[in-house]
Amino acid sequence: MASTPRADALASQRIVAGLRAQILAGDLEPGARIRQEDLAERFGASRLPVREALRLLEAEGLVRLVANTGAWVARLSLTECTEAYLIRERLEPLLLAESIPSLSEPAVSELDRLADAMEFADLETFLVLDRQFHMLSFSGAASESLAAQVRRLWNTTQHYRRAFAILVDIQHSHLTHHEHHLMVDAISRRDPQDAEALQALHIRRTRKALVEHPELFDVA
Amino acid sequence: MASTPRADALASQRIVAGLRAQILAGDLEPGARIRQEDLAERFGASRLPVREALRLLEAEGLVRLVANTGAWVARLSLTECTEAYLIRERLEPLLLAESIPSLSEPAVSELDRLADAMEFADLETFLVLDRQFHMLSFSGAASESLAAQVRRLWNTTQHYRRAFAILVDIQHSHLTHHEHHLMVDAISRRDPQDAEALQALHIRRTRKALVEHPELFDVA
DNA sequence: TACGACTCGATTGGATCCAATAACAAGATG
DNA sequence: CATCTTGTTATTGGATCCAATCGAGTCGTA
Repeated sequence: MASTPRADALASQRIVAGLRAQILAGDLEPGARIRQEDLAERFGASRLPVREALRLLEAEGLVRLVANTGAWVARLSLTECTEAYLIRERLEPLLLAESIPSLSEPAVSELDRLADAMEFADLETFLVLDRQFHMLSFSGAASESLAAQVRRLWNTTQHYRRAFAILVDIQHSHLTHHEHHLMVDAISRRDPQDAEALQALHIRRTRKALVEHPELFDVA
Repeated sequence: MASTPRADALASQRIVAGLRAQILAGDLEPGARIRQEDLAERFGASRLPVREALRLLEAEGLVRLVANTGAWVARLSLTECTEAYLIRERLEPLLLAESIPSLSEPAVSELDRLADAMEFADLETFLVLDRQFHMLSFSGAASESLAAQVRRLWNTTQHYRRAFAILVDIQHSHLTHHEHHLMVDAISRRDPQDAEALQALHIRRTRKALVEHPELFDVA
């Protein structure tokens, strides 16, 4: 069997995945310098696939490249982050509405469980569960490119979402959990309209809160 | 002056721009094979920047890559094209609304002129003017990543928009021109709500018409 | 002392060469 | 005669080497 052309057979794909994971995990903060040779050594490859990987991650918005100079983990301004949230506010309701009719009952139960679990999780666990919750809620949608675009937006804003979560002690801010529970209800009732409205509200409220903390975007 | 790190100083960027232009112009149709060596020779470079360029264009959605096998101009299914239009239906109204307050009066006049000119243009000219019209209507917006995303969506669907325009003889279908004139009116009145509604209508109507012609997506 | 030019080092960009993979075709065998 | 196998060839993926560019540090001068 097999012979499915494994994507990670290509060195550049392995490096893209690895570096992306490091950035999302917070090991590499925005502004951190990335040297091609370091990456090459770390992944046991030459600099050639590293260069391709960096170009790809730049297209994803996770890396900033300057010709003949170098690469850095991408930094977002408050304006750019707000822009990402405005886009999410339009796209995620669409994706959720498409997903709802196809979500299995077990999936809905799992959403309910995740919404509960998030209330008593520590910060890093909360961030993981929150992402799981929303991605699972989208998982019924067949629109692959829309889903990919939404994932990209989550990725590019990941660092600032973490910083914001720490700042406002988000696990203990009840509003977020209220919204999650209401979304589970709308989804379990298979009501795309309510779900869309809640999803938009969820993102919009966070965006407005974010604007109240411009210090998150100060360069260190 | 200068010293602005010219993007096209990099060979890969030159190749990306050149190949993209060829695909958008229709010189290369979806499904056409792309050989690295041909491109390298055509652009007077080695295969190395060609490979990077192909990876980038794959990220843009214009090229389809298969590991160890080759590259083809990306082909869209009716479903994928519909998906692109659904995304545009959400994003372009947002972009237009942001743009409107910043559009200069001369720009609005130019929009009016373009809407007129389109009515008496041949097909290829229509396609060019139509793109100019909409991009100009977005030009007041500062959201660069949103604008880039919209441009990507236009690019990936370009071939099918041309094929559709030929099929329905779009220069002579009055509905399109009516919508354009109504949009110019809403913009000149600086009415973001009406403009958003019209922009969404414009895209939605085209999407529904597209579904009536699945033969556009048959593999030759 | 402060500013500017210059040199040196480090890092990236590009070209050539080699290895690996996959498609294609011819031949053998049931 | 069809089908599977095998060998050949063309094309892509990767590594090493060389050139170009940018940044930092130093020296000189106003």
